[in-house]
Amino acid sequence: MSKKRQDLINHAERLFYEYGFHSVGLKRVIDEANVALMTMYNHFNSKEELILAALKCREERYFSLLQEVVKQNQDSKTNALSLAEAHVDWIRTHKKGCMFLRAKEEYPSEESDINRYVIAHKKSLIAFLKKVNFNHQEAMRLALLLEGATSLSEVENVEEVSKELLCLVRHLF
Amino acid sequence: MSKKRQDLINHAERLFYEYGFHSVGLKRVIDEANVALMTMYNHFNSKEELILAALKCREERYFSLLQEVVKQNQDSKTNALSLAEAHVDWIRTHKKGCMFLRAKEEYPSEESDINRYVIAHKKSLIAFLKKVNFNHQEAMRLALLLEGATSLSEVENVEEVSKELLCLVRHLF
DNA sequence: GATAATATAATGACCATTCTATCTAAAGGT
DNA sequence: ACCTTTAGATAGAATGGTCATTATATTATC
Repeated sequence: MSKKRQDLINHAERLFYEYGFHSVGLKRVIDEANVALMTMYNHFNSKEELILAALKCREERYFSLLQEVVKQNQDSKTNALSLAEAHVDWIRTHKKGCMFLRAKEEYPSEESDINRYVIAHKKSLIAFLKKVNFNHQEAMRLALLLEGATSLSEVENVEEVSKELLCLVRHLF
Repeated sequence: MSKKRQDLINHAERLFYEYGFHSVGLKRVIDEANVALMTMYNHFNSKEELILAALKCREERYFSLLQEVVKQNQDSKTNALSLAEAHVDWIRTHKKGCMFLRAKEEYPSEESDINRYVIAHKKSLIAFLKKVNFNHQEAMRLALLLEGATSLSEVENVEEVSKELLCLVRHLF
């Protein structure tokens, strides 16, 4: 993969998450990535495609984080706790909510590729949880707790929120 | 209060929630509210002030909803369940996340009045819960569950999410 | 006659996207 | 080593649109 392309994706992911998708212009992205405008349009056909690439990149990183901590042949409680701890590690450095939901909110049209991608991403998360021993209700329950921790960390102390999340998972699984 | 002013606030709240703050221009708001541009600037000094007024209006409606269902001298479990049910009623018609967090995400500068208002709003929610018998940990816990239900309802069936929320509250309080 | 609301247009800034033309650098063949 | 081809990257400007905000001047309404 081209270095310029990866630079664009990395800076796009950072800037869009920090300031929002409509607030950040392409000029800002290419300036911080040290890439010419035409180079960007050489790699991506539009701003929306760049956003999609940034989301894809983020999705891989997040799912890798979760994948690493789940072990086969482990009871539900242990896996749930490991996943919650991994998620806590994630939100410690990502206190501005879920980038995927934010993308869906800024591109609410059901025709939008971005909107569709976000829905697929969340379905993937549920599917991943089901592949790791959880039944449907447990998967939804854990997803609800993780999303709640993500949102609450936007306004409350993230360490306190994390402790509460882990406490909840211990009680419930 | 002026009818035109209230029309502006109502349509602003609806449009900003549906499509996002930066995506919706003032032209769209005043057209749908049937108000002239200068009338809008007569009532509000800027777009950000209109947004603040819309958030204030929404906050009052949401807190009224919660206020109505909590009764004094009731045990924690009953109050927690009533609040969760009230919140479920809310998200049934508001499946695009928390408008306050979305505002904070689109106006991330800590100098922004909008950002400050959202933080104050969430502090108010916690404070409200504490005034209704909940200790600090219970308030944080309930807030986490409510935020989780709000987020998850953006991508999963809201009735299913609601059932799970109520189930969780029954287990935990 | 005062107050509120209107329509219209101007301002200046920013936006995504496209076009043009130049430049660099590596690759391949002789 | 030298030349040529090719692809990728560059700068800069143009297009056409939208945006928030301000100014001006006119119309209702009470």
